[in-house]
Amino acid sequence: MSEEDLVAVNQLRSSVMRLSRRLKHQHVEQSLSPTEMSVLGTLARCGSATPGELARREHVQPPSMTRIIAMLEEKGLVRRESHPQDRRQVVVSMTEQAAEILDESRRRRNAWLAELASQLTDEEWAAVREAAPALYRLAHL
Amino acid sequence: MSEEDLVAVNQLRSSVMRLSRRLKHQHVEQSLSPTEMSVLGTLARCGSATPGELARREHVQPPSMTRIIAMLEEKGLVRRESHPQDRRQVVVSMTEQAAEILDESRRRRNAWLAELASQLTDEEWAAVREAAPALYRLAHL
DNA sequence: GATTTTTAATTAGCGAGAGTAATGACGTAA
DNA sequence: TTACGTCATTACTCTCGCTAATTAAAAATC
Repeated sequence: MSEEDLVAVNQLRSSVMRLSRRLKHQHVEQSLSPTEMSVLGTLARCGSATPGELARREHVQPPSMTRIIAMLEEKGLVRRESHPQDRRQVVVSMTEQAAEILDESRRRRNAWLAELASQLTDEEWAAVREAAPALYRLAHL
Repeated sequence: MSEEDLVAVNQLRSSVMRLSRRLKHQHVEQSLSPTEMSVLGTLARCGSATPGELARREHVQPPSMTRIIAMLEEKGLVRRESHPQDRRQVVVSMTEQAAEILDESRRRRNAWLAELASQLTDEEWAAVREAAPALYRLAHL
């Protein structure tokens, strides 16, 4: 890693932290906490999951996840079912209503970011657009 | 904005949100809450600020900010002084100790991100490095 | 097969950190 | 001087995370 690589890393970290803070304030669903939204996002990605899996992915303890799931179920946003092979486990999946909320949230945040990006020069935006797939992969490593 | 622009925006948003979550788990100072760290970061950027300004920037209510500042002062990380022209106000600035904590946090997160980025191909990393200044500007618009 | 250990989810209780309502001090305008 | 707005703070409440403990089920061991 060269010196200019390190500069780029620093700029990237700073940009990521700052942009995410600003994106977070583009509110959509006021009745859902950030963690609830995040859980729905995780469920959207992997279809269904057990409370333990969700707790690990969201970096919370299992009892906290139990409560979050209960709240989401109460709001009609997730379903809980027994695991087909293991009666200790529960399988959580999200409802169509939750999918709609996620779509709307995504749409709004994308619109905000697109508006922000329109203030870049053509060259700047071209570089960002060129790097987007690599950034996507970086985030999913 | 073309269709492929919108795809890039979506990838960028997703990457930013995901990377920031992961960066947040590279803990440094366990005795400081995320908001406390963020307040120190804000003070680092603008030198000093009133509680009201800090509350607005951090998107919390003034009483919450009063408490956060009190805790930071107790930990020796900020100083509170009367405003020179307005006796209603307080001016908050950070100590040298806080600056050291911020530096260490930044260093650790940069190291983590650099390690992650080393898993990209040369082409991918080149694109990200090329886009870093534009991303930085985007984040500060 | 019986027993022990491990795994998974849940309940109960606690505390940190956010919000709201109210208050007091200060500054400015009338 | 009075009225109003600004600023920070105090007091109280609530949300949402954690830990400790419990129960049920599955897996491992004897």
